[in-house]
Amino acid sequence: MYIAIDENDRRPIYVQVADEIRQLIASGALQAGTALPPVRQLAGDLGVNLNTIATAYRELQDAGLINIRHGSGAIVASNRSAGVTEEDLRKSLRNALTHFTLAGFKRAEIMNIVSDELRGLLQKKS
Amino acid sequence: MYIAIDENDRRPIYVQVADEIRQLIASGALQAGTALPPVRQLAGDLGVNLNTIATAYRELQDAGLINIRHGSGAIVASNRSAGVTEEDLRKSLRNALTHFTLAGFKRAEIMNIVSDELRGLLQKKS
Amino acid sequence: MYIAIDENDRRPIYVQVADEIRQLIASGALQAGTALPPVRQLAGDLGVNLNTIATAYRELQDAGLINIRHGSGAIVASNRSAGVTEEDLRKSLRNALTHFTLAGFKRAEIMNIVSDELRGLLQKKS
Amino acid sequence: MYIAIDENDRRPIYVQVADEIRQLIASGALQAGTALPPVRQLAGDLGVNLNTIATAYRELQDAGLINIRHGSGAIVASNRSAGVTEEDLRKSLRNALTHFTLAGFKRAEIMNIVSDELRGLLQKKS
DNA sequence: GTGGTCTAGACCACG
DNA sequence: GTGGTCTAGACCACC
Repeated sequence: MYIAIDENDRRPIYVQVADEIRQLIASGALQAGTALPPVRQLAGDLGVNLNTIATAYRELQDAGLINIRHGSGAIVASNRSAGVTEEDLRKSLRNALTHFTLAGFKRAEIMNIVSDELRGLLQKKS
Repeated sequence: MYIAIDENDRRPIYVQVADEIRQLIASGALQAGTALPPVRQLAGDLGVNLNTIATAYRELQDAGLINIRHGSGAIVASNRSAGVTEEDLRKSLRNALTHFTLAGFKRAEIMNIVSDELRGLLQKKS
Repeated sequence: MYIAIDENDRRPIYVQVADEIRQLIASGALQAGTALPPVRQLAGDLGVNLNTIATAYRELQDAGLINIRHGSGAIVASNRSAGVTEEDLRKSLRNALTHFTLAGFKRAEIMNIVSDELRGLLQKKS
Repeated sequence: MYIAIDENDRRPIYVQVADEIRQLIASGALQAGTALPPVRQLAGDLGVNLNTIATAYRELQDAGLINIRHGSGAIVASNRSAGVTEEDLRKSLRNALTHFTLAGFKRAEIMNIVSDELRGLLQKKS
């Protein structure tokens, strides 16, 4: 499982890690039932502290995306929907799109990019 | 200029303010050359600390969206492209899209929502 | 003896197992003198580690609810009061009730639910 | 604000702290808008590490019970209902009640105790 | 072996 | 002033 930490990214490392794993799950690269790497191993691979990864895993567990069992590791949970509203989702989308329009991208270009990204996210999903 | 601060939004206030102004500029509601309200006035209107608005304005200036002149306030800059790469833009887009797919939205639904949001952002522009 | 393990339950498995058996005893479904299934059998039935069941049984024995005899299995003990104080009992009750009140349940609704649950626990007893 | 840590309690300290504050909010002892003590102050008062309290506060924020603002402390949020199901709530209630029945309490006694605890939780609530 | 919690202390970000 | 994050390392609990 390849995860990249961007030290120029303003988000905390544990958020970056959680988001990347979230994407791997969304894309189907990590199927339900798959075991995540042990906290200590992933921490070692990424060169960060054990607690940083533990925090990321806890966030994913709180979101219902993985199940962590003491002594037996973390496993990708079966599908379930969280309690986020569509407006919450739209808010972050709107923000991302705003930056594209400010950078001068045209409507059609943006739609193409969205389509492209969605293909990346959904292609492996059942 | 109407700006709303959402206290349940976990982003820092200065980011919320900067993002909202960014959207106003992107949508064309704030044209190049328009003066932004003085820091003190906006801070008073929103009931937040003066430094919070100052930080938001500084971020917008760093992004090249506004020009701050000592003694004469902040003015919306003419169009120019900032130093962000397309990959930076895609990263935040990808994150937003990930949450949609995890929430169970279908590809077509997401495309519709994106199109809808883009309409909101671009309708007043050009 | 039917015991269900909920993998989305964040309590350790051995606690889940012990709690379920506790409820079976409380409800009278398991009478004093009844033999519990052998550790190996129950572990096999539930698909969990042998130590997990052993720990659950040990906890029940420590609570005085069952007697474990080397070589002859575990037997439901006769009634006796354990060394827990009423304040200990009230603490977990208070916690459960707190969540109900925060979820907006009215006093009467909560009393009905408690009554309902007690009926379930006590109907087979005595 | 008085909070007691019980070192014989098997729950982690940060959970104990979060649960106690949850009860203070549920009971109305902490009204919406009230500021919680600063992380460092509460940590000092209780003799625990700063991070332990920060974790408790974060848990409460994730549950929507408080709003934490960087630089300006934590404030009890206005009422809102979380996304927990009634079955989740009943599970912890059932557990607490089971222990009462095992300790030999009669149905009527338990109902009285529940009523008593509810009075403590609800008396100050609007 | 696994993950969980806590500490002490550093350094950063927000208002 | 406030809270947030991260580290290094200890010790515990679970399987």
